[in-house]
Amino acid sequence: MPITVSELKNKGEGEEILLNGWLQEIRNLKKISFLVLRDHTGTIQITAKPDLTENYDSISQITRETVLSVHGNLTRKTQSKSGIEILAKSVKVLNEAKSPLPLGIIDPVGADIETRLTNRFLDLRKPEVALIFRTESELLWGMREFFHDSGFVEVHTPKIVAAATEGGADLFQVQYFEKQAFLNQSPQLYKEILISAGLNRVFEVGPAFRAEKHNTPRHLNEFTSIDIEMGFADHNDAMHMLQEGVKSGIRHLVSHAPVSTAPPSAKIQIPEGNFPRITYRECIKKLESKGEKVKFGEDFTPEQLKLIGSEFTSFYFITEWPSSLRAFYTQPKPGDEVVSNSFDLQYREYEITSGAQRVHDPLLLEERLKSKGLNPEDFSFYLNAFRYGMPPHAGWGLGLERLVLIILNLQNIREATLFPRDRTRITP
RNA sequence: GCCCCGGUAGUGUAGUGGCCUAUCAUACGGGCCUGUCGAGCCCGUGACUCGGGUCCAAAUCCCGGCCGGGGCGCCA
Repeated sequence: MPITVSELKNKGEGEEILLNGWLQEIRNLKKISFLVLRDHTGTIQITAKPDLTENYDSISQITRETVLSVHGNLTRKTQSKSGIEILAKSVKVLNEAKSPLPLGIIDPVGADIETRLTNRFLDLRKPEVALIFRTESELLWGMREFFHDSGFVEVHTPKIVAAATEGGADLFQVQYFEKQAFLNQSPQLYKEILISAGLNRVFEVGPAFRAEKHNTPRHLNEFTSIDIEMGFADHNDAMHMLQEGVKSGIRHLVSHAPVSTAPPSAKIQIPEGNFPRITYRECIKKLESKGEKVKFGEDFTPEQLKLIGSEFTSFYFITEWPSSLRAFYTQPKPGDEVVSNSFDLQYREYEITSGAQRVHDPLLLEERLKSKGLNPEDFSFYLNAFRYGMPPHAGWGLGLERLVLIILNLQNIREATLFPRDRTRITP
């Protein structure tokens, strides 16, 4: 039975070992060869000698990244730096790799992000790259567990839809037989319908599509959105769930550190206590004191968000955004309706999450649609759910790749996406 | 949608009109070497994104295409 590299530590001196993996590097001397074999758990040195290894002469011809099956004996009586190696009895080629490689796995030269993405299958063989996605998996697992334990139902809503979720343009059009359809930019409307349906608490992890022609290190045209919606709840309840959900995800990630010699997760701080909150108006005052000019009703520029973010060491909320800046379904703040019961979760200049208490009164909702220049008739499938008993509710949507980006301190969101869809890329 | 920048061996780079028969590293091929582990040493192969233009002369300047990176706007 083949074992993994990480399982070698449990094996004794001289034990027979069968290992499968990729040939990461090979050093040939005249009468001895050293092969470094890599699998998904790590690397190990294989030593081949003429009097020990079958077909010794053919070994020097094996190309890097060829898939091998190695049979031999473990030894710790070695000068190898790792203190452990396999003395090979046979080295079998399962599938040869072409040479030269379009992208080096361990070469001491860099590669452009473009080269890396075009050859993503090779790029992902680098343990530090694979680690990004192992990290994402653990983070998401922790969040899922938290929402499940908090009574949320995981749901899956349609991605091919008839109406623009938030009324804006910038949707991808889809020819749906005889009809015109779109790729959904957010599960927002469907989450709310499910609140009317009485599921009470729902969450969804799924793709969201934006046909915006941005070209930045923090935008994708297809990203993974974690969304929740809660019945009989307001924006404060939603913020609490967000804060605890993020903390649970990071806690799970740190305690289930993906296998690696030096996981960056070891350095990740689990946020403590409540995330600080600052209102939109307080942000304006803060910016004015730093010499910035901001008009009420304008969004902050990336430069301004950097200034605000520099005041916080970790996650923080910006609350009470102007109603004019938020989507039509956002509940205005009672008694101060120019602002809303809304919030963004921020980390430095990055917006991670956008959320709010939602409008639940169908008359107000129609009015808000109209005031945003939208036609309520286009939203009748949605408005109907509000006319027969819709609870007050709140929720949010979180960009998973952005959360991974800030947790691992990556420079480009494409790094946190296996196969990114950006302004120009639709392959691989 | 507006704006800026870039494209040189498999990979990453140097090179701003003649000194380019194009630099260096890495990778790749060959040679020496029973213990390498960023192996070392020697030899070798390998590139100016495409099309047009200017000029005695273009990797280098101009125009266009294609491809890419980034800023703004918008957003997760």
